[in-house]
Amino acid sequence: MFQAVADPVRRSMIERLADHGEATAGELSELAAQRFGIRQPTASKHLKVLREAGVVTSSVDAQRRVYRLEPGPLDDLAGWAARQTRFWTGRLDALERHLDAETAETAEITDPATTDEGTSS
Amino acid sequence: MFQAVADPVRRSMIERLADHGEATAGELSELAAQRFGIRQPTASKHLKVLREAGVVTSSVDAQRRVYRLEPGPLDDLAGWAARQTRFWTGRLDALERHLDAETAETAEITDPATTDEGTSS
DNA sequence: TCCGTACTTTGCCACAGAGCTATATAGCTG
DNA sequence: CAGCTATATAGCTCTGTGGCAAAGTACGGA
Repeated sequence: MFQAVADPVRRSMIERLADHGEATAGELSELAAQRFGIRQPTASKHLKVLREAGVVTSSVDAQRRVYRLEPGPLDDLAGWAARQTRFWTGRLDALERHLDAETAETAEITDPATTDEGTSS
Repeated sequence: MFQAVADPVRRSMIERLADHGEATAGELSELAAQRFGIRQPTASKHLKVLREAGVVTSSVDAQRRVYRLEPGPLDDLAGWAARQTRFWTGRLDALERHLDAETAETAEITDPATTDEGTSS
């Protein structure tokens, strides 16, 4: 998943699918061609990566492959990223309030080693 | 940013910083050693990547480098990922409501704009 | 002043993966 | 059936990056 999203070509494809709901392999390939100058087989390979990561699903329509975004993995990604900062900003927020109410004069290093002060509302 | 988060070692470091608020290079290095069996210079390289991506900042405390998470980039990542699915689920949600009631009485975000996909190819 | 500690930097190797061309597969269409 | 369209796969090259050991830098303490 993280790997799937690491490439700008694939992100561009994801964004396109997010905007248009769905697109054929050809449309996505042409988009990639315009924006990144890559050839069709390369685009196809990127689609394979997205498929195997579960970010997109494809259905067959005659010779066409219609791709569609799968929200699960992207929501997981969003959740993970948000979680990393929520802990932190929660702490900082609590700390800031604490500093504001008590004293606005402490070092920038808050000594997390000995005491756990996370439960302060 | 996306690159910074693409590596499991680096994600592990981020998670550690998210939990503990901050950590020295040595602590992060040892964590990576335990979990991934990598050596200290390799861990240092990963920290460099995180630093240059703006995901972490470091301050000097004698010989120690204290690392701390920078919420901005991670929030951006979370925002991007969430945005990709919000379009989509919004559309799907609207469609579901439409199928459910068909009267289209809910005039909130239930505006599918113009018929976007009639003239495909 | 010299040593040990804590990291970073450097130089190297190996492998993953992104790009290409050429080819295969599948399904319409004439 | 031939041939065109749409997409995937195969096979190859080349760059990027993760890994290591060894050397460099910076600082505190005996």
